[in-house]
Amino acid sequence: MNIEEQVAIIMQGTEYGDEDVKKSMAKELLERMKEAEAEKRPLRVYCGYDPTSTDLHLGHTITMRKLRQFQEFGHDVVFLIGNYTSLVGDPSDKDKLRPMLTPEQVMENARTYSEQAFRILDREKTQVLYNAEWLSKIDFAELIHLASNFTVQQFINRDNFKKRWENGDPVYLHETFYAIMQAYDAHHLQADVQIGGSDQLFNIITAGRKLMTALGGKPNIGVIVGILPGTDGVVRMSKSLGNHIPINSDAKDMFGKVMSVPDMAMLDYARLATRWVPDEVAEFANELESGALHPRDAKMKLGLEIVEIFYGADEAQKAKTAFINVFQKGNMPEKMDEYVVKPGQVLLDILEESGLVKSRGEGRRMVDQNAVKLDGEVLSDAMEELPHLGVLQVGKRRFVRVVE
RNA sequence: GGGCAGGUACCCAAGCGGCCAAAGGGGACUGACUGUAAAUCAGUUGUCAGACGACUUCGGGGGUUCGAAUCCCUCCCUGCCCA
Repeated sequence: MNIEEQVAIIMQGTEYGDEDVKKSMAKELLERMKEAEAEKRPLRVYCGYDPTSTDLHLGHTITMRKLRQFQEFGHDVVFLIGNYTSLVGDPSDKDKLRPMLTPEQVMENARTYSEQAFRILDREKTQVLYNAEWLSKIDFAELIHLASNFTVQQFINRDNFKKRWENGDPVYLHETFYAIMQAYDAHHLQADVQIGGSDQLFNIITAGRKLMTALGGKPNIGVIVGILPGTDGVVRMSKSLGNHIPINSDAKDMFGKVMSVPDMAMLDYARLATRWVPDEVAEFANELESGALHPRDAKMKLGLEIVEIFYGADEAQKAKTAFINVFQKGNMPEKMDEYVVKPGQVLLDILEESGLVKSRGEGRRMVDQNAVKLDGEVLSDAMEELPHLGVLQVGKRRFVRVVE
């Protein structure tokens, strides 16, 4: 594959919010790749991840996929864990202050991060680093020097700060350190390329490039990818919003979650969360547009691909079959938790103790709403014992097999 | 340091002595319809209690009152203006 083709693959799904920036980054990337080839050195590519929670989700995998692509093209990849930056909390993707985490929380979260990441990245070719290693050593004099490269105006003009400013919400001084810290990471790593979501535009392009230049190096090239919407199809995927697809979910669950994504978000998923090359994505879009592919089947194709990335073709196929079986045909899932009834327990007790509902109040409500079924038959009295053993179901997707 | 405006359930936001478990919206959940999509319609959304009712909740603590989210004191937190 020639370098032009490589660049095309890398640039798929990128979003700079400005065509000129995109063009110039693509051009710079091309030049840098050629330069590296001439010098027979690999590029140094990195992406930082703040361990703000224990689960990585599909949204995180977009940048990982980019890292992976670079690995496949023979470049060096740093998987940077922002254990120091997350002490501040990146204000970029929120219109609110992010809670500061304690070092203990951060390390706890970081522990499983890289392991999950290797589902996508090539372990052999990945260097895992923690930015506390260098950031914790910066003293105040250095910070002053770093900060003197930026103006307050640059920061308050950022959308997220501006919005809060206008709403009368607090913007804390320490939040402005985040961009400086990230920029310093890029400098310290002598990165050729930095990958990030479009919320990272300021941190990577504005702050990073400026600081790297100011400190006498070459600026990194930003590969800015689009933001994957969550299962609600609108807002960015995030665990705290509850619209995420964890990469630790099992194959069936993952498939189901992809199916629950609204149609309008399908193309985003195709572009960002699959391994498809630009031509394949274009074909998918065409089939969808022309109606050659039923939206439901399109989404299944998407689900199949995404699950396959993490679990392989067999498991993906099984997940799809199970999905069709349970949800399309309305059958029971093959595997479910079991609950052992105790003598004298009425329906409400069982619902609560088996964890099908969160409180007895909710249990009553579910029964009132005809949401509780035993082997497909609606149960309407919460205070009766079960007429027989069987599969107890609440709503569409909560099942427990009641046994003795 | 001074003045002013605020802190209400998952989020936004009304309420400003009893009729407040607290309007409205969002979100979430359930049902109908479907492609476990979206949209739409109907309902639910503190805990316990088979319906009566009880209990906990309106930044923290203390007080006034028969009775407080609502009044008073105090502390903490935020924004704006002034210094």
